[in-house]
Amino acid sequence: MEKTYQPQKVEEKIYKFWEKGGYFTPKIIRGKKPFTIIMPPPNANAPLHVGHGLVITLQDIMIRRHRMLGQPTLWLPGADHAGILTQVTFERKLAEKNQTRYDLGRRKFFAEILKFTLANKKTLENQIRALGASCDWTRNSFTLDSKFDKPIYTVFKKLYRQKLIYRNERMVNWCSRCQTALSDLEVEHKETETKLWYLRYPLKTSGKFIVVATTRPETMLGDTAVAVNSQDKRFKNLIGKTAILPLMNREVSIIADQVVDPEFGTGAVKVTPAHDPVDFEIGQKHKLKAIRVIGFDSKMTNQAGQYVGLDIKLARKKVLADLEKQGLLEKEEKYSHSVGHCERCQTIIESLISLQWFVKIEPLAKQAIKIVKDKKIKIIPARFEKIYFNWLENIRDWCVSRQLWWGHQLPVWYCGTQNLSPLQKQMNKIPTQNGCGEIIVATTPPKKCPKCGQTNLIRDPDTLDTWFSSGQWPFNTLGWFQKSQDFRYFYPTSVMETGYEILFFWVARMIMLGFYATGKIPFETVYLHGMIRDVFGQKMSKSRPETCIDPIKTVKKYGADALRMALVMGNAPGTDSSLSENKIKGMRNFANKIWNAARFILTNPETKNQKQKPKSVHKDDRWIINKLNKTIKTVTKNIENYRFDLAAEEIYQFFWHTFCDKYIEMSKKRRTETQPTLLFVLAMSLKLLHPFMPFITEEIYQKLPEHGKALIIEKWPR
RNA sequence: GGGCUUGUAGCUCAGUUGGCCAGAGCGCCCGGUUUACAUCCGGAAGGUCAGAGGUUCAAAUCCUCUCAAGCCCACCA
Repeated sequence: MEKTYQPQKVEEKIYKFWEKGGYFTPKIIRGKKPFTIIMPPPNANAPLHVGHGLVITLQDIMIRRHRMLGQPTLWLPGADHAGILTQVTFERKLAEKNQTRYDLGRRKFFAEILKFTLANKKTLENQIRALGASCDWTRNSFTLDSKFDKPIYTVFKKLYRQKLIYRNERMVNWCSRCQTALSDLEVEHKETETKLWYLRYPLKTSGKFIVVATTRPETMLGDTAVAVNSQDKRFKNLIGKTAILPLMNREVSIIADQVVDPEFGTGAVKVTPAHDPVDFEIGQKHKLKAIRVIGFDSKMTNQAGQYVGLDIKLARKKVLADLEKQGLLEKEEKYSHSVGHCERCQTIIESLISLQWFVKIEPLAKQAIKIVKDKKIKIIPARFEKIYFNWLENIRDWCVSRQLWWGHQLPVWYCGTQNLSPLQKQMNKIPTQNGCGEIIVATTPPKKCPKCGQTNLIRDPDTLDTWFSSGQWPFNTLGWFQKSQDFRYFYPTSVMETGYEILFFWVARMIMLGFYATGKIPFETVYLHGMIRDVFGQKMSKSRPETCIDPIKTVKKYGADALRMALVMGNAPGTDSSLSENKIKGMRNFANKIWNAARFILTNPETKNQKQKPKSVHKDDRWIINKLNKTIKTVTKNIENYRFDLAAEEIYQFFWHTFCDKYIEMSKKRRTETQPTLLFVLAMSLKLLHPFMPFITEEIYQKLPEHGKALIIEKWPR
């Protein structure tokens, strides 16, 4: 044995040994309860970051331990096409060449992203291997595998038939950069310093004004009312009167509505039903016209009169200047409020009216609440249950259509183009075509219109929100639709281990869609981990390479075992933790410690060929065995309680400071006599350590004088 | 506006239902070429447990308030 442990010489060899041995593929044994984790598929648009390292580590700990308990254990790997994120990533690459998706056209654009994604996916898979993940590659899946199309469309169709999916013209979040609608979750609200402008709207009958306060003066061009609170005495006799909208010279009526807060601004609010969610609802209630003055390109439309073609910022400047000229700008105040930004590209979100597909979410949400309330699914740490309930209780319908090209196209066909929105026609260059107007939702392309027989049907060009399909990941990867043996045996899965930041995006949707589609919960336990931060407690970012830890470089330098141990130590469930190179070094030293303890025990010439059972009569021997047993208990308990951090710490302490520092030192005086105990404690320690540090433990295990086929399938100590 | 989390040694964190002089790793300082390991060993220093008040025989741990840091949700014109 070498003087120091060299993971570079060991890890690849050991991984091949496991993979060749078929240890990652479970044998289905009827009557035996399996343990299953579906790996959250990493996004196939970039290499792994250190957060993935944590995912792999935590899941592999659970998986390896359950395998050692003798359960049929499945860990199913995969990769995610990651809809909007990948499209944005790829569009940035195109932008470097001064190209847009429209230059390539839909078909070519899709093909190019697919090429890019599949290449990345290959890299990802090798990186997952490098981290030691004992996942079953024979079941490896990709979200865009064609075998998933039909199941996903089947769920869509079922929802549509039960009126849980509908198409409507509503206010949506619009990203003018991505050129798509977004769900509420995809909008990031950021506190922004801006101004509150007070605008005077002249009254029709008197020479007076009604003053409204706004952060979006340019939208005034689309105002169709002024609203006040019905209880507000100041405006009592103005309700029902008419004001003249400046610049546009349009008559707008003064209406009363409870949503208006008399305390805010002047107590009077301009109403722009086409460009503000609250105003949209006021507009619906009061049957106001919605005049669209801002287009999908975030430029003023021809409804904006002389301001047509200006972008929002410029229009704002000009509107304010023009109002000022007419003495209609009363004042401006500094004001700070939160403004929505696109989660993926940080563009400011516009609220626009658009024809989109929505999931009627309330019935699904209620079921999802019940499941957790009834303890059918347990969320760890428990405090996230509250957060989960709160979100589901206040949920609004989910916009699932995207005007993207990368993803699952909607399984919807139209007879005639009259069903397409002008936007859809324009974006996809679809020529006008007549038809009877039938809407067909089908899992495979229909040959003809069932109503009028027309054969030339037009498919809805939109794609599904990526989370609509990934919400179906647990049951689709197991072959629910094909009624496969895997599905019958491994579903519901055991644990869903993922980051708390996707509790709403993903976990809640998996629970809703999983139960809706299969009638069963998708998993029994949700374990949420926190974010890995750098030494300064900042989010790691490639823009700060000094503190940003690349998992793969780290594996090459210090070994996967060291990285895994550094990631799991001090990482409490649901809590952010920090990682530094120093910590990894410390764990590399620990690996070396294990190596050298083994070297001491296994290469002693005095004890060669000696075969003895441990007698444990000497007090030192009894002492270490006693300590070992305590450690086994604590480590087991902590793993069962999902406190992998404490389990790791326990075994670290035991091995280094109890076994090495104390017992091995004591044993030197009675070297021959202690050999059986040394071997025994070493072997047991390797088993306890294996889920955390699989490579070095397997390597040493193979050097033990007596050993089974592989440590990976050894029995967990009791 | 609603909610959540965190605040313990220079740094990263343990401290599970309140109970042994408050712990570990890293760092720092002192001493060690003990043939498993200098990626090591032995030893030392270092804390008003954010602050204030309360409950208790007993509080880092429970309650109230304050301060600080961070996060999430929300139709804050």
